[in-house]
Amino acid sequence: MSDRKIKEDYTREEICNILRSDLIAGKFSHNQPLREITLAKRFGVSRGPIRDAFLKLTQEGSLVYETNRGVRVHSAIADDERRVMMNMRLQLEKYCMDIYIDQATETDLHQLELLLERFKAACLRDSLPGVAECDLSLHRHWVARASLNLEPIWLGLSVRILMKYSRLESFDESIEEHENIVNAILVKDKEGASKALSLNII
Amino acid sequence: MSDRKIKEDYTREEICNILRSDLIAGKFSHNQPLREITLAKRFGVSRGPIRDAFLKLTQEGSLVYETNRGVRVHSAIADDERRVMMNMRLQLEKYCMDIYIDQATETDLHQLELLLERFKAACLRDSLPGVAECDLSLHRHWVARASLNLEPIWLGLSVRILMKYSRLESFDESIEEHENIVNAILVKDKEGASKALSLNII
DNA sequence: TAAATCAAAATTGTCAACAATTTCAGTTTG
DNA sequence: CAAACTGAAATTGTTGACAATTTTGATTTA
Repeated sequence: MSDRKIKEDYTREEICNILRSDLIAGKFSHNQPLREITLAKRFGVSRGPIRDAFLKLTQEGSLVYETNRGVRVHSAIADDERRVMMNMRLQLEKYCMDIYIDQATETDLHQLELLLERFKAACLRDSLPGVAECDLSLHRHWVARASLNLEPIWLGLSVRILMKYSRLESFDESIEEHENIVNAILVKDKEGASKALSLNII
Repeated sequence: MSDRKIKEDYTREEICNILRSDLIAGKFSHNQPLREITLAKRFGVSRGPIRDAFLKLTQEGSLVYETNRGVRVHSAIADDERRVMMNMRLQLEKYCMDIYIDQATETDLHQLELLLERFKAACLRDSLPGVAECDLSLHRHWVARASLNLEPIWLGLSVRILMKYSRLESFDESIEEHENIVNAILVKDKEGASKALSLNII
């Protein structure tokens, strides 16, 4: 009832999302340890929710956990590994894209356009954390709608891939690539969407 | 110093592994909720470590989490999804197999033979939880040695796949398939290992 | 009888305190 | 001087208590 929620109280889910986009944006350096107490203070919660977030991010692969020694930022993946992960991700997203195009409701498609707009805005603002987050949200949209089972696997792949290369991308190209994907979806062109995806997920 | 560890104290890692193999073995039914307190009593720990294990298994995809409502066993995956996951898993394991064959030390290979023996023994004992766990350990061996980065992704795929089909396998066939894989590895036959893998991961 | 209501029970979410372990600086020892 | 030792500080691991939420089951009401 009371709407005095001006001062937000972070849930572990929100904390996890914020840390993930920080990680993707490269706000922490590789192998840097993250301390429970430090982040607990930053978010104004106790260590419990922070530990929860650490566990989740560890499982996703952006953090490394060692017993009694806490977590640290994962070191960069090798080019070979990246190639394998890219292939897996592409395979997965193509499968989801087909299903999404068949099943997407009007509401879904409206949501899709909204996410594309947000992505473009972030690119123009040139803020890396924002771009990374919006890119993830956009792709996540069609993956999650198509298969809740594949979503966590997709997330693990994408986060690790983005962590390595997010610093290098040209935003202009990226906007065009994503517009092509979304346009193909809107006219239900499976073939076109698949090709546009292949170009975007190198 | 004192070695009176007859009565084991479970770590969250051990709890997680035990629950995982229970899940794969189908000890819980789909959509069945798992209660923190129940399992805390079973393992003789407080709710904290159980929550940790739940979070990890949720991220791996074998449990589903809902806010304020706890976790429940994930429903079975569809055949289509299974096919995609199988392809991804195969792609991943083939990549790891190549690296493993190049890099494996004498100790590694000895460990490999040991894991194969354990797997065969479990098959002959005909205990499903044991077979599932040994199967997972064997494959995990070459994946983990080849790439710590790919391991969590591989685990998520494998658990979900095994959860659906572990009830149907013929153990005799399975033994032969795994022997073929290991033998190819031991003579450093990449081609052969890859083919044997393809036959095992349908 | 069937739907709505409400209190009690069960369950999850969060926290602060304490135990166990690791890290680090200073000291000793060869 | 370098290596080994030692104790204090920092950090993670676990627990029990309490708050918030959901579920359950009995009672009321139309």
